[in-house]
Amino acid sequence: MANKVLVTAALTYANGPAHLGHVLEAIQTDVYVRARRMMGDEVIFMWADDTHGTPIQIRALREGIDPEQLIARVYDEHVKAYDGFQIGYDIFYTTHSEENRKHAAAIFEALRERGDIEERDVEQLYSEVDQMFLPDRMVQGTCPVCKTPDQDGDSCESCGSTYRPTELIEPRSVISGDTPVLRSSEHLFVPLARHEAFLREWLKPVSDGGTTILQDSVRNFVLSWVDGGLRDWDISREAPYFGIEIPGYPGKYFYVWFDAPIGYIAATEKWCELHGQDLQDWWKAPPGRGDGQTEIVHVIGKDIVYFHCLFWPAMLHAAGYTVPSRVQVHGWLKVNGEKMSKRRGTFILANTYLEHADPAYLRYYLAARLSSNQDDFDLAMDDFVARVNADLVGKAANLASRSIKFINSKLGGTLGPIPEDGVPVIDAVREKLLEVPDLYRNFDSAKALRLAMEMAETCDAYINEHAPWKVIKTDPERARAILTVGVQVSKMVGAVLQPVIPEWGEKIGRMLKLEQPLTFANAAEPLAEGLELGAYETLAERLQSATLDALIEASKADVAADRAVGAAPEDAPSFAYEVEPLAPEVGIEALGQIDLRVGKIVECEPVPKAKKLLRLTVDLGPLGQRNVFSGISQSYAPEQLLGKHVVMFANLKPRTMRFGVSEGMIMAAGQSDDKVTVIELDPRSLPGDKIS
RNA sequence: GGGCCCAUAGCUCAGUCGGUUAGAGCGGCCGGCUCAUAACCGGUUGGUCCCAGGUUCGAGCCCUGGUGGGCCUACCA
Repeated sequence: MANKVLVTAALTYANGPAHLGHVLEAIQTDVYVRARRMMGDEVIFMWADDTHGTPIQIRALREGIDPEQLIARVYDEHVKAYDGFQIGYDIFYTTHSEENRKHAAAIFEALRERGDIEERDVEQLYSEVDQMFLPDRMVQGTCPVCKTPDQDGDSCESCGSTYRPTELIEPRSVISGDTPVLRSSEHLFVPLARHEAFLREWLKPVSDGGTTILQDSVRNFVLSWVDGGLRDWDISREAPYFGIEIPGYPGKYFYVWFDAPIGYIAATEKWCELHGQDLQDWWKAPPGRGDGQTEIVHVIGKDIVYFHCLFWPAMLHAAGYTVPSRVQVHGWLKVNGEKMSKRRGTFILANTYLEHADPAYLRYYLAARLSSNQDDFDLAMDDFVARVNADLVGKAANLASRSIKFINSKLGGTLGPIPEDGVPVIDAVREKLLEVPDLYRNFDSAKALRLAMEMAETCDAYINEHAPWKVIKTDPERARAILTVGVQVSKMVGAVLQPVIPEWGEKIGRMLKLEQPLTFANAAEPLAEGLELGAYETLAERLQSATLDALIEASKADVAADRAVGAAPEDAPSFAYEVEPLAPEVGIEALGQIDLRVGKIVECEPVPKAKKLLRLTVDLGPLGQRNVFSGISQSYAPEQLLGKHVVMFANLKPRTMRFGVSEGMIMAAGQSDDKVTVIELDPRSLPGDKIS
């Protein structure tokens, strides 16, 4: 009987587009799901957007739209990205749904009936102007420890210290700038310590009679929290809060982390409704890996272990739902050795990748390096190229290519028998294939793919040794037999690659006229002698490093565009000021009308009786000198500008002013007249040179 | 401040219970082959196993202390 397996990737937070960090997790999860299906397990992949909470409100506020509009737009972006990467989820749902409301209420009610909900007053900052309690992220002020201004309400990015928003010096509302006051309100708490016994049981390793599979480091980590004493968990937030209102407590909402994981259940319920399945079989069955049991597997990043290994199992247990059988934790994605960060420009969006490169490359590279550890993953672009080309193209694709093309072009396209000296090759490869399911089951795709490459290598050596391109001249049937080994092995290699590159398996299936989709079990079945092969289909083409260069460039542009909208990513500083909204979009031809040149300031003097003008003489090299009046005297003393290379708007129609004729403009940035900064160029630039 | 995890060849990683001379793939270099997508084959290069102590007949592995990186947490640890 098939094992029931419910797999989830972490819900994607709906305050922005998916980036390669999300993709890493999605691919790891998808490979696992596809591999387990190839083992014959009954697997569903339940996924959703996480749509509630303060960061969503802030983002919507910044963009000037409703949270509902934001999450609807982001939902479409996420689905497009994940579909593009061929993530084979069964449903991608949302926590902003009736199902989520229902199950959040049910779990809350169950906790309440057990006496696991406590009411307690909490003092918090309240803004009279905004008429709301301000969550940590909505307050800024001066750090009480190091006195750095403009820090968030929970921690200081300058000195790294954490504190409560009430400790901030000169706190103010991010929304209105209003100074909030202290006010107390009633919050709801779950005393987690009451679930300590259950949690210890849940955390028990399989080797010790437990049922939960956790990486050792994760288990130790979680146990250290339990040993340290479990704190009460504040699960309520005051209105206005974008989330689910708590039944029986008007004006109070579930903290986003209460209802977020419930999205796994909501997604399952929706999927059950669409597919005539019973939710009970999935979320009300005993946990485990046997008949009539359900194995729930969560794939998450190491930042959210706390929620998935403490609160979540406790909530499920208390409310009578199926608890997780496995939580698989991965590390962060880094790019070229740096932590992925918009500020450093190594932030690659999923959809940007898809515009430049085939998802198969990234799927392969990530899978080829992902194992069951939770180390950070460094996406080094040169290694990416080398690995894909050496393994995927040079080994796996090459074996199928040389075998199938040879038979098709020179031997009439039909297979022969497996020759006697090919049997040990097939046996050796099959033996490796037998190890593969367990490797995938343990999230060790790196080793599975290593084996696939060894399989191809073994067979390649066999073909080289027997040189069918020579043998064919004297004994074509012998050549056919040798290459039949290559085709047979390509089938087995294809099975190992299929979870990672689904279309690889499909192409192998068409070329070898397979009647059933490839599985680990049927991959070793011998191909019939006399089988007529289909036309060769290219399995993988070489990855060019220029492709990735273009991707990096495009990502830099993404960041700039995102900044311009004022849409701060999670790791970017919040803005304590406003800028003018962007002008309407124009085509590139608009730039052609404006002629910008390098100018060198050779003279600079104040203008008597003018409030903010300086008179400049700007040298444009071969184009001669220009007289320019510029309104920057409140920000610059004349001598500060002398000799600087600046950006000159050179074909601006001369304008007669009260003090003389101005023959152009120099470019400067700034919010007000006394905070202007002139755009300075590298002094190596040549006066008169065109800027484009 | 406390805690947990990680560190082995230029890169990605194996390394079992402590057991001989620390391995593989990729890359680099030299040579060969040509059916195959600059692919493939043979040879070769390459290591202070992060550092310093300790235990031991013997340490990449065990213990202590440190360094670097990642993460969590904080007047309680």
